[in-house]
Order: sequence, then structure tokens, then C-alpha cells
Amino acid sequence: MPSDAIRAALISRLRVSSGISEDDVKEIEALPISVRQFPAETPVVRDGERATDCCLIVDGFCVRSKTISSGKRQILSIHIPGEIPDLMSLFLHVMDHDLTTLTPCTLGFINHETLRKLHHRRVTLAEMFWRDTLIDAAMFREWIVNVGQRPAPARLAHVMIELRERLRLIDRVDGSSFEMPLTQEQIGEALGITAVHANRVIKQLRQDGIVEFHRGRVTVLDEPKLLELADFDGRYLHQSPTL
DNA sequence: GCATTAACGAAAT
DNA sequence: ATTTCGTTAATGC
Repeated sequence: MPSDAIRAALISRLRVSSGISEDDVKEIEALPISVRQFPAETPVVRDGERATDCCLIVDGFCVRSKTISSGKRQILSIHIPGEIPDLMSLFLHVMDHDLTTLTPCTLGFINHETLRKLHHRRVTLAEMFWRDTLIDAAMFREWIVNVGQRPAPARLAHVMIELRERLRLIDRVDGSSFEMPLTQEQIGEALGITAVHANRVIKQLRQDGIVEFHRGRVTVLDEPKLLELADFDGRYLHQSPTL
């Protein structure tokens, strides 16, 4: 895979959400990144491990999750190409959750030391990574509200719209449909409901003519209804650079 | 392995 | 009283 393709999604994200300068684009293009392939459903970094690199998703989908002693797993966030889900490990070295692939993934590892040097060399890039982790925190706040307060159909609708709005930044939305490669079991783990109930919720959205969900792909049939159901206000994603 | 549905009961609204 | 949800179990893919 050519070097520019490895960085393309990251750069296009930073371009639209942070207004990156051309000098900083060159810095990222020059970053040493070691690329590895991962199969689906494979841990990248585990809870309790000490991380030495940050992981850029070049291609594929990942999730962050925590598993409690009973064995139940809570999915905390879904991650897409161009994101660095474990950026915080640069300062919080011991992982406090798992990072796992959902689909087969191409992952790029950036050494902590080189990333730290980059921070010192380019303050504007450091600020962009700051901003990125703050948005990450904002997304967690929204996720808590979603799982803690919304009824199950709204939870699903909200996760779907958020994922779509993030996929849009990297040009991965195809008209009214986009990828959401989770099984119903995993949707349950993300929403805090059982797989059986996840199935009922999906069925209801289908019957109400709001979305179709089939083999990891969402097709929106009724956008206004979906927005209303999800109670979605995308401000927390902070997708345009500072007003 | 994954999706779907029924049946039942408990809990929430 | 009705809706939402978990559990169990069965069925089909």
C-alpha cells in the first residue's frame, strides 16, 4: 500500500475538522508508520497492557470496549479509518480498556517517541491531537447519555447517525447507505441490551420504514423520522474548526 | 457462526 | 394497563 493511501483518511479528517496547514500535512506524510494486517475480531491492545505505539486505522472498523468480571462486554465506541483510537496511550501508557478489530483491518503503528517529538516540533499539530482527544471525550459523553437515558430504538438510531456523520468526513457514505459492520450481538453490547432485543429494535425500525439493516450495511429510508427518533444534535462532534 | 421469532414473566412507564 | 426488556429455546440460514 502506498504511503499516501495510508495517511489519506487521517489527513482528510484533519483537513475538514481542524483545517490543517500544508506544512503539517507534509509532517504527517513524513511520519514513519509501520503497517500490519489484522484479522476480524482480534485484539489490538488489551486492557492492562502497556502501549508503545499509537494505532492509526488505515482500513477497517475497530471497537473499544471493557469487559466486566461476569464476562459481559460493553462496547464504548466504534472507530473508522483515519482515526487513532488509542491516542491517549501516548500519555496514559497502561491501557484501561480493549481495542479490538471488528472487520479485517489495516493498522498503522506510530511509535510514541516519534509522536512525542512531532508534538514538540509542531505545536499546531499538537493542538490538533489535543482537539481530537477532546472530541473523543465529547463522544463518550454522548454515548453515556445515549445508553443511560434514551429508549432502545433511539439508541440505535443515534449510533447509526453518529457513525454516518463521521464516515462522511472520509467520504465513506454512499448516498443513503453506509457500512456498520456489527453483528446483532455487538449492537446489543454497544446499546446495553441483549442480542434478542437488538433484533426486535432493528425489526421495529425496519417495519416503521426508517432504516434497513442488512449484513453490516445501513440504508436510511426516512431521514426526518430517523433524526427525530435519534434526537440527534451533531454539535458534540465538533466537525467544523472553531467558531 | 448469525438472525429470527415465540413464549413467558418481570419491570418500567 | 401497556410497553419494554431479559431469558430460554427453537428454527432456519
